[in-house]
Amino acid sequence: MATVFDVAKLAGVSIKTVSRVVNDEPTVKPATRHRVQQAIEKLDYRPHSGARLMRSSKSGIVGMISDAVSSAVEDPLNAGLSGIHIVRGVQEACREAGKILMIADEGAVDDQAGVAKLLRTFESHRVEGVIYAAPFHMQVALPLPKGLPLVLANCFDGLDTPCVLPDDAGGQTLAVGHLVAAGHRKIAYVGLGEELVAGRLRRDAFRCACREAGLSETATPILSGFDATSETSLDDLRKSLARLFKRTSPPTAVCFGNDLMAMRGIEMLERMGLSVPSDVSVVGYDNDENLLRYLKRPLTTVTLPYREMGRAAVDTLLHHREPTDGRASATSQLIRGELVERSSVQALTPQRATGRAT
Amino acid sequence: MATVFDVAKLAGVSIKTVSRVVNDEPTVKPATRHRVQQAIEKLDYRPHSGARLMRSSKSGIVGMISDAVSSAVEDPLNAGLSGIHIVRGVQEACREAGKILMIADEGAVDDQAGVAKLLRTFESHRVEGVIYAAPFHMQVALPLPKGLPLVLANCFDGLDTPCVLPDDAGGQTLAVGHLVAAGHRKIAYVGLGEELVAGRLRRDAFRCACREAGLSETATPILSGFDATSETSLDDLRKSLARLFKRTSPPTAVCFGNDLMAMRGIEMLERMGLSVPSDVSVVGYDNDENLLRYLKRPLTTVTLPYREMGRAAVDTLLHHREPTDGRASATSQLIRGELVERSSVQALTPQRATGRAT
DNA sequence: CCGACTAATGACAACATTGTCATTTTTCAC
DNA sequence: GTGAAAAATGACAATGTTGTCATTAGTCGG
Repeated sequence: MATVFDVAKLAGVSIKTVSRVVNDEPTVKPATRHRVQQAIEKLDYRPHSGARLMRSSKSGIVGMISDAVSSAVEDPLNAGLSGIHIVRGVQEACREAGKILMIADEGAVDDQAGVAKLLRTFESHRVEGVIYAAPFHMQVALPLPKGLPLVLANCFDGLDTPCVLPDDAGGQTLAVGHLVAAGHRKIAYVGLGEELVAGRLRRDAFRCACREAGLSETATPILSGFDATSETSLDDLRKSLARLFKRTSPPTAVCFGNDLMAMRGIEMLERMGLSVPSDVSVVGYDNDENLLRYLKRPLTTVTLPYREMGRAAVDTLLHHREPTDGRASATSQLIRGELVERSSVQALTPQRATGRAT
Repeated sequence: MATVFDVAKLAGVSIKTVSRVVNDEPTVKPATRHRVQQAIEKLDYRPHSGARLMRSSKSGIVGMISDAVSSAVEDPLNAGLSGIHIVRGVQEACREAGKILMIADEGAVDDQAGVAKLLRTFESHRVEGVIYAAPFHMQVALPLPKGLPLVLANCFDGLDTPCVLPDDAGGQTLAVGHLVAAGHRKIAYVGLGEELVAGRLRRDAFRCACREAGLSETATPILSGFDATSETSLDDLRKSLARLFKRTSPPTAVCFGNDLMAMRGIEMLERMGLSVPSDVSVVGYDNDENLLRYLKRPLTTVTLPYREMGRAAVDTLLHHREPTDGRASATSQLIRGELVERSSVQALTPQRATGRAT
């Protein structure tokens, strides 16, 4: 393949001038520039990124560790497309910043040794930074790269590693606010497992938002610990819902832990003779479009801002203020999802709000 | 960051010996090797891939152009996850071959100038080859890279560029064979648009397979040109199906052009009072798991071997026999999908096969 | 038309590694 | 213990680019 020397000879200039043309430096006469470009064209010259990297030590490459693709293929039911959306956000932001993205998808993102190996590869390629994306909001324990900026997306490590997280609390507050604004005073919460970060955050935010809205704890019962992908857990859910709606004063709305659970829950409610939203309003969480497109009744829900998180992660990585100030800066960045109003929530008229015959 | 010189000094050897240890060359005394490894460890040395590339001109990188991620996010309904599966196959094969994968997802894979630019970037990085993956079986017109092997996946260019394609004809033949084996003698084909490569191939294969099974053309009516994502086309489909099943001797089975159309078609058939599979057997195509998981009646279908295509593309790329023989070799490689038997096909008992009251 | 300044270009080193070939060390049969 | 062969190691060039600094060409006010 042609080199600067070949181009220089053909264009009748020095190699340095070729370099200048290639790098768009201003101090080249238009005529010279044109001659060099012609030569480049004719010789199909491509700058050698390796040689380039040696001098400038700016690779223009961003590394990313994610199991998005592998889990979308291997485990489509559970994993969903969250990771894909994060990857997309990262791609977009990299493109806008003129960076090349190198994705390492080894399937096993939770394997310390595996991640360490990937980081070593990235270090060899002198990437400008690494983004590590988790499939759902979680705490991770990663081997930290030595001389390489690392940003976590959808996860945190409890240390000072910068991270970008979904604002689960803010989102849940939005959901409660929406129901309260619609006149609901008796709202149940049917949540995820307590072992999930998102489960805990959303439940706490629900409780807090209800208290701030002046709703009593008895009017806002909290059921949690369900897993909508487990049959036994769904049985529990069915029983719990039945008990809940046999109360003398049943809730007029339910916040579900996520869209899948909302979908299952709605099926159960309808089988109990309740219709959504005329008898019960329902709000989900995640805005899992892939799931929602198959629902007959469009679900009001809160988005999980995966794409934005990906973008924010790149932004943090590339414009990261160097930790020169010494003190621990706010390394954790929350991205707020938004409420998507569809038709599973009905505004309560005053008399309906008072109570409803069983 | 540490270099070979630093490591050599610390270990008390020459830089060449360090290089030997790093590259796992056999002619290093175990004791020496150990000392060098200690030094590498202590200094956190990472070989500089750029410098390496300059000498060896083996980058170990494979480039891929695909809009899989962007279209999974931007257009999940139409695009589906086909591209993701191809990417996954490519990832797997690269990993097994010890290659690093660099994915360029610019969204606009059908833009000549855009692709040319991506190829230039890949050339700069001295990738060992490029895989171009299309979202569905189609013909493409790409700018050909000069000194770079290119393999097309899920598409072809009509020139000699090696490509890996789904065996649509073979798959459709499998589907017909399955129905015939189940005793069906009157099989309708409801196909995709004729402008689609897959549409033409599958339709022709259907016709051919029916003829070979000894079924008359009147017993195997072919309706095609439908698009299951268009409302107006779905109306046409509804009318066509109604006409088809008003015949005095209606089909006992239907081959649909893809799973989505099968899904829509089944809804229509059921609304016409026919049940699947007791009144009509149905076979789809694609094995779109993402779609099929929401179906009540598991659909018998033919897989589109995306993942295998990705793997095959890498294989072709890396082990490509150089075109030294001169003559045009078989550059097109068909990957056969398999029939997935679920419960939308019912074997016909002899008396049922004869005819069915309207 | 001159000097002083600026714009344009070039010569050469440096970057971190591996390939080539030379040199040193070790092994082993006698 | 010796010599020859084999194993281990090292010296040095070469790779393709950009940064530094020097040099040449061009511009402009007087």
